[in-house]
This record gives sequence, C-alpha cells and structure tokens, in this order.
Amino acid sequence: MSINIFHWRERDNTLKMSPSHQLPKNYDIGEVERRWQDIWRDEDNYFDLDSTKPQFIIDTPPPYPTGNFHIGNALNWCYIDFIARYKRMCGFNVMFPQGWDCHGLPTEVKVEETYGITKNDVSREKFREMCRDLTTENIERMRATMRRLGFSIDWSHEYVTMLPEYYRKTQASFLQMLKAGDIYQSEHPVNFCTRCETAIAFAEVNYTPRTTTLNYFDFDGIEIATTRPELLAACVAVAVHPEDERYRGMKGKELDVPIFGHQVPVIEDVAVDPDFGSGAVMICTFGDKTDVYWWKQHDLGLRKAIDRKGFMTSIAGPYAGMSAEACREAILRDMEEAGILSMQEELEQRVGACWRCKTPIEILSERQWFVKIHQDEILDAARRISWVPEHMLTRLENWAESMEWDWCISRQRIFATPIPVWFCDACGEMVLPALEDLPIDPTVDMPKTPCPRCGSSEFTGEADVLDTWMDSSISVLYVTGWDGKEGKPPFFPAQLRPQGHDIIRTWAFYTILRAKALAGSHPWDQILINGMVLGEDGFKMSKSRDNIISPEEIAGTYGADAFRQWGAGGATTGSDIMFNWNDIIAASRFQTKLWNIFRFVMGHLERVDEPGAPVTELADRWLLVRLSDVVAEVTTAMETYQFDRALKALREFAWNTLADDYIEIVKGRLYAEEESRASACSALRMTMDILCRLIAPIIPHFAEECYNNLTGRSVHGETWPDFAYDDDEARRQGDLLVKTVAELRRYKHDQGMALNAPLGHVTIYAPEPVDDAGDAGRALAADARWNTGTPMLEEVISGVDFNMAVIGPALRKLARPFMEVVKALPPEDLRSLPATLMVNGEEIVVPEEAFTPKLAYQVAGEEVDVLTLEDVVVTIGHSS
RNA sequence: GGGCCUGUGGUCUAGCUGGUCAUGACAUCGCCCUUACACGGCGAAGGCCUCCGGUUCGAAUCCGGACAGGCCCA
Repeated sequence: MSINIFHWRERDNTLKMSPSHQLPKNYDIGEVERRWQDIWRDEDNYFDLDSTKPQFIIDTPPPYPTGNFHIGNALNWCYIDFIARYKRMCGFNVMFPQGWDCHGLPTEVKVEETYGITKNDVSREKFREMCRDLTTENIERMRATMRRLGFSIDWSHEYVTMLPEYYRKTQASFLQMLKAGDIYQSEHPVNFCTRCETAIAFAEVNYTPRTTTLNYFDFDGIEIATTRPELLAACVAVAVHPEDERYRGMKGKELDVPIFGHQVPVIEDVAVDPDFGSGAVMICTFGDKTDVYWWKQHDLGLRKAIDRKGFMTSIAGPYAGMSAEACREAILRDMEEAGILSMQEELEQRVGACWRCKTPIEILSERQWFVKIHQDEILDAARRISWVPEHMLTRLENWAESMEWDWCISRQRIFATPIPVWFCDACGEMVLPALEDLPIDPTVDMPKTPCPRCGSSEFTGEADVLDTWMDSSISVLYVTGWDGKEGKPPFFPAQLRPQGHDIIRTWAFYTILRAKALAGSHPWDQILINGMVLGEDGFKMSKSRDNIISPEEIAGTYGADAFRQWGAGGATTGSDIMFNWNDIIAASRFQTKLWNIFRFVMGHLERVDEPGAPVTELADRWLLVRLSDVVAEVTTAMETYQFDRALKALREFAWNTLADDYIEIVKGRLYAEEESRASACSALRMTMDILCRLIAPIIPHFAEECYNNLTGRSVHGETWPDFAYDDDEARRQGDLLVKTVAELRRYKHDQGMALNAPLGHVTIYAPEPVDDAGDAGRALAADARWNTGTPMLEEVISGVDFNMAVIGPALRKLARPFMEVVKALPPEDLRSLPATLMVNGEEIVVPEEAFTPKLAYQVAGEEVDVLTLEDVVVTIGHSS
C-alpha cells in the first residue's frame, strides 16, 4: 500500500542539502558571468574570410563615442547578439563587427568646453588631436560595457572612422561619386547653424515648438505680418494669393521696402495662405523653407542680410554688425517710431534648430558641396530590402518622397574627414588626388603634379570637411570588404542592418543612397528596426527628468543575462520598450528557477545514469513531445526575430512543463531504484542538453555554465537543436496524466491535505488503457489505478457545451435560437436527441457535434469523491 | 495640417489571418517549509479588451469615425 510513499514523516533538515556534490546551491551571477567572460576567446567570434559556410554579415550601427553605451544602444546590441549567436549555431559564418562613428560636433564642443578654448585658438592639427584623444578614451569605456554585457562582437572587424584606414575609404567614396557626377558644388540655400558656424543637413534639423511674436506693419500700403522683422533688409518680394480679393490687381506692382527703401515686386502664388496674418507675406532670403520655394519659383533676387556668425551684413545698413536678435529689437523700435507697426500678437510656431546645440537655424545661401538625391533609385533599393517590422518602410518612403533639396555634405568644421580636393590658384581647375595617395588633408598636403590645365603648381586646398554621415553611410561597404575601388565589395550586400527607428531618415536613408551609388545595389537583405527605450516613468530617458538607467547599473546588480532577458522579452520586436525593474527581477528569478531545475537533474544523473538508455515510459515520452514542440516554436521565433516569443516559450516550457508538471510526476521514480528510472534520466539529459542550446543566444553565460557541467563542452560551439519527436499516444495520454495529477493535487489542497499525505484508493477511468509506470501513484502518494469504462455511478446531465465553430457556419442566423431551444430541453432528452428540432417554427437538422452534454456524477451508496475532467472520471476512496 | 504607430484587470503585456468562457508577468489576498527551488508550490480576487457606428449567426480581432498618447514631418 505505502510502497511508493517516501519517508516524508522522517524528513530531516540535513536532507535538504544539494543532491549534487559539485553544484553550488546558489547561482552566483557575478562570479559565473565574469568567469566565462574571462574564458571565452575573441577568436571564436571572428568572421572567417576563407569559410565555405554561408555568410551572415551584420552591418552594426557604429555608435557615436560619447563614452556612455546607453540602454537604447544596449537593447539594439542584445537583438544583434541574439541573432549572431543563433546564426552561428545554425552554421553561418557570422560577422558581428563593431564600428565607431567618431567625427562630429559634440566632440568638438566637448573639447572646447574641457579646455576652455574655441576651435580657432589652436592649430587644426592640434584641435584634431585633442578630439582624437577624447574619442579614444570614450571608445575604451564603451568597449568595457559591451564586454560586460556578453556581446559576441567580432573585434577583428572593428573600425574607427577617424583613423586613416577608414577615412581613406570615405575620401575614395567621395571621389568616386564626384567623378560619377553625383557630387557637385554650388551656391544654394542651406540650413546653417550660426553657433556651430557650419552648414547642416535637413536630417540634422529638429523642429521644436516655441512662442514668438507676429508683427503686423504697413509695407508701402499693404499690411504685412511677419515673425522675422530683422529680415526686412533681405526682402525680395511680397506675395499674395491669386484669388485674394483684397489684393486684386496688385500683381507686378513695385513696393518700397520700409526703412530700407529698395523696391520689390508683388507676386501671386497659390501657396500663400490668405487666412494667415493679413494674407500678404514678405519673401526674404531666407526666412524659412517656403521662402526658398518662392524664391526659386519666381526667380527672385538674392539679398544676404545675415552672415555665417549670425550677424547682420552691410545690406542691413544702420543695423549692420548687430546680432539678428538685436537687429530685430531695433527694427521693431524703429517701425514703432515711424508709426507703421500696427499690431503684435503671440504665435505658436515650430522652429528648426540644430540637433546638436539647439540653436535655431538660419537658411543661408552658401557655396557648398551636395550629393544628388535620386529618389526613385533610393525607393527602389529600399523596397528590395525586407523590413522588420514591415511598416517601417513607410517612414523611409515618406522621408524620401518629401526631399526637396539635395543632401548638403560639406561642413565648416575641423574634426571630420577632409574633402580631398584642391583648386589651382592660377586657373581655378579642380584637382583630385590619386586613389593610392589617400588619405590626404588638402590643407596640408599638396598635389604631386602641376595643374593639368595650366601647369601652375600653386594650389589651395578645400578647407571644408565632410558631414559625418558620409563616413558612417559606407559602413556596409567597409564591412563587406570594399577596397575603395569601383565595383561590388566581395561580401556585399550584408545580410542584416539592425537599427533604431529614430535614424531611418538619416543613417538608413544615406546608406541606401550610397550603396546604390557606389556598389550599384541595395546594401542589405534585411533591416531590423528596434524601438526606443523609455524610462520607468514612460518618458524618453533624459538628464532633466533624471530617469536614466545605465546598462552597467543593471548588469552590476542582476547580471548581464537578466538584462538580456529584459531586452528579449520586454516588448514585441520593433515597438518601444519601457524600462522596468520588475522585468529584471523576474528574469533573475527565472535563472534561479532554472538553476534549481538543473541542480536537481544533475543530482539524479550523477546517480547511476546510463547515458543512452532508451526512453520508454509514458511521462518521459510526453516530455520529449513537449520538448520537440518548444524547439519548433523557438526556432520559428528566432528566424523571425521575435525574441519575446522565444523567451516566453522557453520560460513556459522550463517552468511549467518541465518543473511543475514533469518533474513533479517523475520525482518518485527518480528517487526509487526502479528499472524505469533510466528512461527518465535519458529524457532529462536530452531535455537539459537541448534546453541549454535554446537559451544560449539569450542568456549565454547561464547556458554555458549549465552546459559545461552537463557535457564538459561549450554550448556556443554546438549546433542549434534539430529535434522532432512524434508520439501521438504519448501526447494524448501524457496530457491526461499531467491533468489528472494536477487535478488531484488541487483536490488535496482543497481538502486541506499536505500534498505528500497519503490519499487512499484512486481510480482513473479513461477512454483508453494507460500505463503510467506508477508515476501517478507515487506523485499522489496514493494507490492509483487506471481503468477503462465507466464507474458504477449515477450519471446526470447538467448542461451542454456548444461548439460554436460547428453551429455558427451551419445555422447562421438560427444559431442563437437553436441554442436557446437546446438549453430549454429537458436534460434527459440531450442524451439521444432527435435528428431535427423545431426552431423559430422551422424544422432544422441538428448538425453533427453541435454540442456535447456536460456530465455530472453523483455518489451512489459508497463514500467516494468524484472528480471529472472532460471524458475522464476519477474516484477517490478514502478507506485505505 | 500630413504620415506612421499605439490605446487590453492597479501597472506592464500577449492575442489582433474573427468562433462561446481574453494570455502572462509584477503587485494584492488565502492556504502550504511538499527529500531542486519560500527567488518555491496550490488557489483566489481583479477586465462593459478607450468610445461610437458598420460588416457578420458571431468582433479585443475586420471596416469607418471620434477621443487620447507616441514618433516623424510640413
């Protein structure tokens, strides 16, 4: 009777020690992660140039070396690392390179701040050196964070855009596009930051709301409303809507510009909004983008009133030399004195500002370098890329379609790739360096040969430098092995570009443009877009909100693996993700749970395990069926970059299926000295082996620690599991076994019994014979027997379960009345129903399997409790 | 003003190629120290799936509109 009940009464605390001699009771995250990070070798992650395996090259975003690898980057790198590790296990030759996009304003600004200088106080070379030193230190700090998070980066393919071997290629790419006619220089309006004293691209303009004043004044008889009175000197026309009755017949009339006196024409254009201000607008060169549009459209003159530093030019007459702000005040004062200022009102507007320093931008006409934008080519290339999620393509399309000007690539800064061009002092000829002489700095180096046109040897080097996107937009060419010459790089295109949705209009756009121009086709097969990381309060992380959390802070307390689980499971891939300490804690608890499962399993495998013994028993076969399910599920999820699904499936399997269901059922068998024990050990060994491999991409340290204990090998050198196990009988009967045991455990709980208390006689009436190897009995501490047929009980029909999937399509509108009629029938009629029923006065045929009667069992005579679950009846007799 | 996305128990989230009973986590409450784990187990409570229309026998799921939020742009 009590043969399968262990000595629970005699249990003693000393028995609670770990069954394994080797494994520590607690999983020490810090110790384990650090140990494996020391053992793992960089070489294992190198892309093999000579490999015959299919390539999988990732065009990793090169971060700007601020010194802090922030949590948004870290999320993106988690995705990349999951993929890189997964693809390696699947047999790909993977390249996960790391680049650094060094050039740009923030570093210059930081250096100026740190040393209390401006860029003009030291030589160009000295200034660059200071920027390089700062960048080098910052890179070092960010590398440390990446290593701490366990990213399997290919450090042999690291690139640093400020180093000669990289910007040599930036210069080569410039020359190739220049020769192809895709780059030109011209005087054209550009966005200009007067604080940074440089042109910037549209992508670098941020629009922010602010309140300004709309000033109404008399403009030679016409009322004009303007937010930029300081640009009055730059006025070149007054525009009205062609159908605006107020200004009928004004077209072509010349007006005198107040204060300045020059004459400007009145023009008509449908783009003028008659409802805004007075309906008449003064066109200046240039107050905003619309001014540029009208200026081009109507072929107007050019009057530059503001210079590169934001001061008024000589055409501003008495206001020359003033800052734009001072000029604005002065002009408004003078208008008031002249009695022409009629009204001022507040206006909410959006103003373009430099995305680096927040200074409102001016639109100035400047000689600059431009890259031609071929919208159709870019859109075509973009559509050849598979976008994950798909809708992110729309963002690129909208951006590309709205581009009105070409891309301004010249900058008037210092820490950047020099534009490799000279001009002959004698004849003005543009002279280019030879490819093999790159990189050059044309302000230092000189052409090796005289001017090909006039023979002069006096040259002036181009002092402008390149936009940093010119560096980073060739990352894909660099990592696919481009040598700077024309033609496709050997490993081009890359397989994957992973990046955030905030830089679709910049980095993704420019890279597609450049790949098309330089290599003739789209840069990557796939692009995977990650969401932004928000703070715990739901807002973007920012210093002013003080809601910033660093990856180091999280990894320091809960470990890299917990952080990585948060990255995988925090949100659906592509959507924004709110940081949440709870998720981190839940992640670390999952590892604790897994560790305990593993310790338990290892303890039993150490005890007379015969590796390779056949898996014969029902529960063991059922576990393998479920394992096979989870392998398929996780594989699909990884293939489609749905890391949240992968992690969820793994947690459910490990926690619910393996621990709560399977182990609870076979525990008794494992402790016993039965022959069937070997079957369980085999199933468990197989399960742990495969489970370790499935979790390896997401929690590499934890997986390695377990797998190494299990096999002595590294899990990261193993193949992705290819495991299919079909056994319908085991699935069906195993589900039944698990459900029955769970139901009886609940029953015990409800009866206030300890779960290991003896239960007496349990008879399970199932539709087919089941052999559970005694597992149910041991798990329940009961004398459990499986039986077929029906117990001798009084059976009562208590209701029906409708099958909507049958009733709906078959009866359509009559579905609802039909159910009402069936419910109203006396219960005894439900057992053998007539073939037809009267519903709403119509005789209708009862569809097959329209419903199943719900059965209840009543106790007949003997004192037994009865449980029913679906088609299974369980009786529990307490007389033991 | 335009484009894209989102709106599910206290919080976050799954489902969204339509099928009665809506997933999970955290938090809350109750019982249980059960020979791996109390960072555990078994339960409970908590939702007019933002709102209004439409399609349908049937909608969290599809369509239209409103409202709210986010991002990008004019």
